[in-house]
Amino acid sequence: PARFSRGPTARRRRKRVRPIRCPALMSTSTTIRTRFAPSPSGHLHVGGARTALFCWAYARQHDGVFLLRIEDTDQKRSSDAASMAFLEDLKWLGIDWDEGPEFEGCGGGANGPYYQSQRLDIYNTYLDQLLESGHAYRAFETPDELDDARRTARAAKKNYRYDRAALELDDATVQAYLQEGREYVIRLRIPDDVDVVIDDQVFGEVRINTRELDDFVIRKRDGFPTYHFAVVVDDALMEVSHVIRGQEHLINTPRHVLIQDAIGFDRPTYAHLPLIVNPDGSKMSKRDKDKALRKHVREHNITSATSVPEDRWTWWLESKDHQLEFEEAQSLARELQIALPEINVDDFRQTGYLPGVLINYLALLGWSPGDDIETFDAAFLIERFGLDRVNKSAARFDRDKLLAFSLDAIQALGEDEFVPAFKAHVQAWHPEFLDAMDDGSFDILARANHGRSKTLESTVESSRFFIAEDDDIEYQTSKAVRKALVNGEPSGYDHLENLRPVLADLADWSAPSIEQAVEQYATAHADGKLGKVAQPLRIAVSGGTVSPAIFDTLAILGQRSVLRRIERCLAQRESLWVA
RNA sequence: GGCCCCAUCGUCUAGUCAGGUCCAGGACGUCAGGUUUUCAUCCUGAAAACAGGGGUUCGAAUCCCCUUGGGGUCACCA
Repeated sequence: PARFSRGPTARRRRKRVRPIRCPALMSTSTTIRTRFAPSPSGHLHVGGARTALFCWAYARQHDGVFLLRIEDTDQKRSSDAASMAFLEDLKWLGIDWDEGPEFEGCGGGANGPYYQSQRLDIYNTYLDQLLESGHAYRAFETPDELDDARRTARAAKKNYRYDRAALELDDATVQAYLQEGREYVIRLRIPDDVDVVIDDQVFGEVRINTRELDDFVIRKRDGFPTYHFAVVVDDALMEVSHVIRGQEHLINTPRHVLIQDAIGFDRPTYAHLPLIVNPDGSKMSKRDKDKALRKHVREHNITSATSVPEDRWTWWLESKDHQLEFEEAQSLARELQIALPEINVDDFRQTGYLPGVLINYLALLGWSPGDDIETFDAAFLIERFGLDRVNKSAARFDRDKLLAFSLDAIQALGEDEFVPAFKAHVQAWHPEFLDAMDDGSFDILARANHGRSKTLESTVESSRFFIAEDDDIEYQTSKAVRKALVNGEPSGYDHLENLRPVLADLADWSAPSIEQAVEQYATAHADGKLGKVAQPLRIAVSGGTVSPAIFDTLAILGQRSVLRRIERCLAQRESLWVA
């Protein structure tokens, strides 16, 4: 059967060129300006981190500007838990910003202020203009009234839309209400029955009819603008050319376009990013930590905790909407000895992931370079990133794959890079290691773990026995331990008995020297089988069957501790196996 | 429920826009071997997907329609 070849040139790797659809971009060579606009609610979560990463990479690729804006128009939220910890997180990831809040050499800029709460005058100017032109109007319904209306609609299985009652109010009535001091919101008057067409760089053309929308609120009764209004005004004034954000905003975009049209702003180019979800497909959010805690508490019938005051505890259990504060959750998790799911960038930092690993993995969630390259750095991302290669479907966050990336990255590090990185992590989160160990031992510990570390933190955890008191080592009684210690003739215990004086007489306590002595012993007394003596030694000093290479392990521990632990292990020879 | 969006191995994805190079490629995970003083690493190999149904076409993972499934959103939160 004939195949229709189009010749070798036509078969060349296809070019991914998409027509530029935004008219504004065709006319001039405006600089690319992207922005990341978080609300100040603590640490950056991975979804936000990826959005920031893509915005940043896109701006850097085009020698454009990446700016940061703080969306703090919710007075309730901003007042109690306002935290700018995400600035730290961005920095740690290596994401810098040209304009925005000033922090460690980043920020500043001529388009500020970059806090929305400081831009109220600006919003009010446009609000007045809209009121004046009839594009917006005051509405006096109370939140309770609206809630009732919504409930009624819901009960009747109808979709609620604001009924525009306030639009019917004549000027005199409005003036009278204002005189009385009635509180009001401002709503945008949207056009009837028109299709709003969004030309999204990722999702393509999205069309929504204004019948599906209603006259939404653009200024709240507290005088603050709603998100929709502030975002549009700021993006326009800050000359943002590309709005790159999460998919949850795709459906908001028609509202934004309507505001732009009412004021007369140009449209930026829009690109919405697919969601990042949990392995089970549920939305990945900060609430997952709370959920994990609740689940544990319920399953184990825990009725109180010392780390959470009783009134807080009761309040927390009252409703799923009552969330523990970040610190409370952390300390409760510590108390209950459960690991909270990593959600925030800072969680991954604490777990000992390298920032480059997180960047690399996150970049692959919803985007790929198109060939089989999976391991890359930020420079590669900046070079290759493109909105046209962003996927449309939600991506599940797979910790196993992240872990594999982490292992690869750690292995790829030179020892002269790994040791200081590990040391910095230990210093930050587990300084007790540095107190308990001299520099030489710590250095051997780091090197001995280099090739087998999945994360910096996992290495710390598996290294606990190194800094334990000699007399605190607990010996496991698993099958594997029994086999290594008890079985055989001579048994592991016998070998330990014989090896103790050999090690005690060793003048040079270094790994090679220990190795020589033990190997000599193994050749003479264990048919040259190192495993016969290495395992008992390992158990004697660590309590279990897992450790770094045995000679490194012994060298790190030091002669005195090793001898002491062997003695203790032998002392328990009879008592340990009574059962 | 209305509206909007999405759909390739268990997972992340390549391939889809310009149909034939695809009995579908890579990675993680899984399984089976091997190396190793333990664990891990490392090496080799295997199983594993075009959601279903209709079209269009000489030819469909790729284009169209329907169904199904999943997600987003319906606040004076952002």
